[in-house]
Amino acid sequence: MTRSRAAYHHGNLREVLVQTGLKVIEKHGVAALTLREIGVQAGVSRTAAYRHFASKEDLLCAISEAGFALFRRDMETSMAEAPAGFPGRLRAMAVTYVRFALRHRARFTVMFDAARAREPECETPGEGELAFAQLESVIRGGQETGEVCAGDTKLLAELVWAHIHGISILRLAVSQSGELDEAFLHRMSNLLLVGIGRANVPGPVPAPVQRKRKKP
Amino acid sequence: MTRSRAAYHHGNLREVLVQTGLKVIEKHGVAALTLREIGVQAGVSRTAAYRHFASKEDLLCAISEAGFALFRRDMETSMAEAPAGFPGRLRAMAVTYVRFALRHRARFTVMFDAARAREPECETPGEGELAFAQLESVIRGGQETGEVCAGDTKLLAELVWAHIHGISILRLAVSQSGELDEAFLHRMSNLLLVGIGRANVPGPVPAPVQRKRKKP
DNA sequence: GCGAAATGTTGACAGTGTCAACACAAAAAG
DNA sequence: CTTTTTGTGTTGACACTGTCAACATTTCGC
Repeated sequence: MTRSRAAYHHGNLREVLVQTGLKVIEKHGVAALTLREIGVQAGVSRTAAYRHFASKEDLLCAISEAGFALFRRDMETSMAEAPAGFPGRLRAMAVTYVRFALRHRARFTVMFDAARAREPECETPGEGELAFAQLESVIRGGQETGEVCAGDTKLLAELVWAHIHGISILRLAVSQSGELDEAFLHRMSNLLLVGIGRANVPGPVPAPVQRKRKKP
Repeated sequence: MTRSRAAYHHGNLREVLVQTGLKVIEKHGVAALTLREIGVQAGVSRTAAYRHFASKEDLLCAISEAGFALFRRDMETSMAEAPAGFPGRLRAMAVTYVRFALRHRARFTVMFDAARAREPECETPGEGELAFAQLESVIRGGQETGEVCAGDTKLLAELVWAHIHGISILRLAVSQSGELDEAFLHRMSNLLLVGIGRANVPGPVPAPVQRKRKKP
C-alpha cells in the first residue's frame, strides 16, 4: 500500500498523531498527554493509535524523534547563517541550542526523557545522533585549524554537548519565560572556547581524587 | 503531641513513607512508584499517605528533598577529604557529583524532576540550594586566590553547575552501569579549570550572534 | 470480484490517584 | 477520671487511564 499523500481511511494518521501529541504537550504539558485526548484532537477514537504504535511509550518516542528533527533543522540553519570561523560556529550552535530549549520547553523535555527510555531498540542513527554529529564536525574543524586542543574528538564533543545541555536545563528551571541575556551567553561561550582551547593539553593524569585524610 | 521517636499509631510514618518510596524507586524505577505499593511496603494501607502529603506529587517532592539531603552529605564529606587548594576542591566536587548520579540513578533523576515541578511553594532554601551554595563558596575561594576570573560569582557557579550536571546526565544516558574512567574525569576537570581560569576575562561583549547572510 | 490484510471502533478490564465517610487512639478540656 | 476534640489510619467508591479482544470497514494483491 502507498503511504504517500493523504490516502486510506483517515489519511496518514501516524504523522497526524505525532503532531497532535506535540501540540497537546506544548499546550498542557506532558502530564496531560492521554491517548484519549489525542484521539479527540485528531478526530479519531481512543485506541486508533494502537494501529501505528505499540504503546503510549512508543508514541512518545516518535514524538521525541519528531522534536529532534525540528531541533536539527534549527541547528542546520543556524550553522548556515553563522560567521565563518570556528568560534562563531560554536557560539551559534550553543545559542541555538539553549534558545530552542527555552522556546519549546515541554517539547525539549520530552525529547530527552523519551530518548532516555529508548535504549534497547533504536538501531538507526536517529535525529539526536545526527545533531550530535554536527557538533562533532564543528569541533573537528576547530582542531584542524588548531583552535581546539588535540585529542579524542568525540570525547570533547561530549563535554561540550553536556555543558550546553546542562545550561539549557538550568535555564529552563530558573527563568520562566525568559529570553536569553547576552552577557550570560557570552560567558557561557567563553568558558567553552577557553576551556577546550589549545591551552588545555591532556598532560599526565593526576593522582585520582582519593581520600587524603584518615577516617576518624 | 510529641513527634519525636516512635510513638503514636505507627510511629513517625512520614519518614518511613519517604524512605520506602526511595527504595521502591531505586528497585523498580519511578514508573513503579504507586501509593498502593508504598502502602504495602510500609505495612499501611493505600491512602495513609494522604494524612502526611497533599498528593502523590507532594510525596515525590519530599522524596526529592531527601535525595538532595543525601547528596549534600556526600558533597560535604567529599569537601572535607579533598586536597586543600582550589583545583583539588573543584575537582573533588565534580567527581562526587557525577559519581552520585551514576550510583543512584533513579534517585538522581527523581530529585531534579520533582525539583522542576515544584516552583510556586518552596520558600525555604531547600537542600538543593544548600548544595549549590557550597559550590558557590568554592568558586568564591578560587576568586579570592586569583585562580578564577573575577566577576559575578553566582553566574560562574551556575555555569560550572550546569556543566557538571550536563555531564552527569549524559553519562547516565550513555554508560549503563559504568564506573567512571579517570581520563574522562580529568578532561572534564580541565575544561572547567581552564575555562573559568584567569584567562577568561569578561571583556567587551561581542556583537550578538545574528544572521550574517541574507535569506535567499 | 474475492480473499486477505490493513485500519478504525466499541466494550471491557485491571490499575491508578483521590476523596468522603467511618473507626480508633491520643491529647486536651472539664 | 470523664468528656470532647483533634490527629491518624481504613474502607468504599469514583473517574480516569493504558491496553486488549472482538468486531466493522476500507483498501490491496490477484
